[in-house]
Amino acid sequence: MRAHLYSGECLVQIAGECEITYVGRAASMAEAGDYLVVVKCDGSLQVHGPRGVKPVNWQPRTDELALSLEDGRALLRAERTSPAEMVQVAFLEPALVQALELRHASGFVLSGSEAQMQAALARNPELIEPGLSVLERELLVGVGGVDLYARDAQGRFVVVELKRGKATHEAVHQLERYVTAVRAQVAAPVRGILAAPAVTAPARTQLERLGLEFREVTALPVLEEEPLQPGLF
Amino acid sequence: MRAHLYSGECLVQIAGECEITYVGRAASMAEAGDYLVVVKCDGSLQVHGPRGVKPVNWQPRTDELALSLEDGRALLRAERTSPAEMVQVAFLEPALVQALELRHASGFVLSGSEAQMQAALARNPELIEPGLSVLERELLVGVGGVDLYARDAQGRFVVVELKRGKATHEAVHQLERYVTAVRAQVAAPVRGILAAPAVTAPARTQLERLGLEFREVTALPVLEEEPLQPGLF
DNA sequence: ATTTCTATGTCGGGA
DNA sequence: TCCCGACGTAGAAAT
Repeated sequence: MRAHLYSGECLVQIAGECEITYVGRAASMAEAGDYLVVVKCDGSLQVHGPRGVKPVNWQPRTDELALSLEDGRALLRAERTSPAEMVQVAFLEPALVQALELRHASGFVLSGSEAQMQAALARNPELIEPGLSVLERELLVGVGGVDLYARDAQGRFVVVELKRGKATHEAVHQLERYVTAVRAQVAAPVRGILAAPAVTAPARTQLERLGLEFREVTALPVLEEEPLQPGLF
Repeated sequence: MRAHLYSGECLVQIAGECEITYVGRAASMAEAGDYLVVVKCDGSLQVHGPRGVKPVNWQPRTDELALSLEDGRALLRAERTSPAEMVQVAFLEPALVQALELRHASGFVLSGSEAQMQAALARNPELIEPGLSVLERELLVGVGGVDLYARDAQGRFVVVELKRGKATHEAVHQLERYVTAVRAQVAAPVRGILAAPAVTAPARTQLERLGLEFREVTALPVLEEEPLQPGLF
């Protein structure tokens, strides 16, 4: 088991009764209970309780992983520096210990991400508005980047902020920041457009108050074959 | 196995070669590879690859969980409505199938949360600034709530935004929103203080630009007994 | 059900 | 390394 833990080739699982302690960015203590502990070959550790996707305790990256015996109980300790954090699992009554080899983990494709949406709209800006032509993607302005920087049919500059899900007031704030930054640099009218499949009511109100615009763009979370024409997802 | 899946009393694991499809807020496809699939008794599902804490695919809540046979391959399908999402796992070569009973998952205590920090600072506001007295916690102002609403030694109103970790420009924005909202309601000077253990450089710049303040407050994520002296974590 | 906020968020990319 | 922003964020609390 120890060999498997350190080999870097296996996923190791231990299930059973344990106590878990965490100290780091916060601190936590789980009293004795049944948990499933998973240590992956990259050293990441997660301790799962009976409910939910989120582990009870975890360690995304370990700089040091140590398995020891103390008072006849197995102690698993996963530490990392930066931030300094430690998760320790004390096994009171391990019910199951096993190692799995997850050999080939192959191609994973996600479609419908904001990056893809951005690429698609950069190629088809008329989906946002007829006559729009894109000047820049990810234009750096102060802190953060403008998703799309464009010019409309009347030659006015347009800042487009993109959201793949329902846009909230945070998105409006982001758009406003960028529009302000751009206006400070160019002495010409600058429009701001929030492009998303939907927008929350407060966000819409705020948009109107700020003189910004909303355009509904429908993200297409569809798994398509590789298109003949390169591009388009 | 099917019985365990539907019994609602076990955590079911299946490891082996599979293909995973997800369609919902986005869409994804994982080619055949080795994965560990975990279905908890609350219906949550997660598919783990060889690396990282985060699953490759997941479903936090399932309204419908179906196990079927198709072309001689087992198909596990987890669906939920609102948002409409579906994860489907096709098992090509299951290497391991097992059910675990995670009986008692007992007391879990986390310390160092923002809520605790807020409670501690509400009891000891002088940790933020001498002469400060707290008027309200979680004061509702428009949308969202002011962490601490206080009055300083000179009688000025103070809006305090709290962060348990390093404060970013988002925290500054939040503070700014609240200060603006409060200023719109009271016709008196209103100060804004961002209280956190640290602040990023851009956030500090932005604070100064907006005439807001930063106070270092050190969170102590230590598991302690209930202190005799009330207050101070 | 919708909106907002916290989180030990995690993760990846860029300066 | 720090900083920033996206994420199918998840999950909880309040409306």
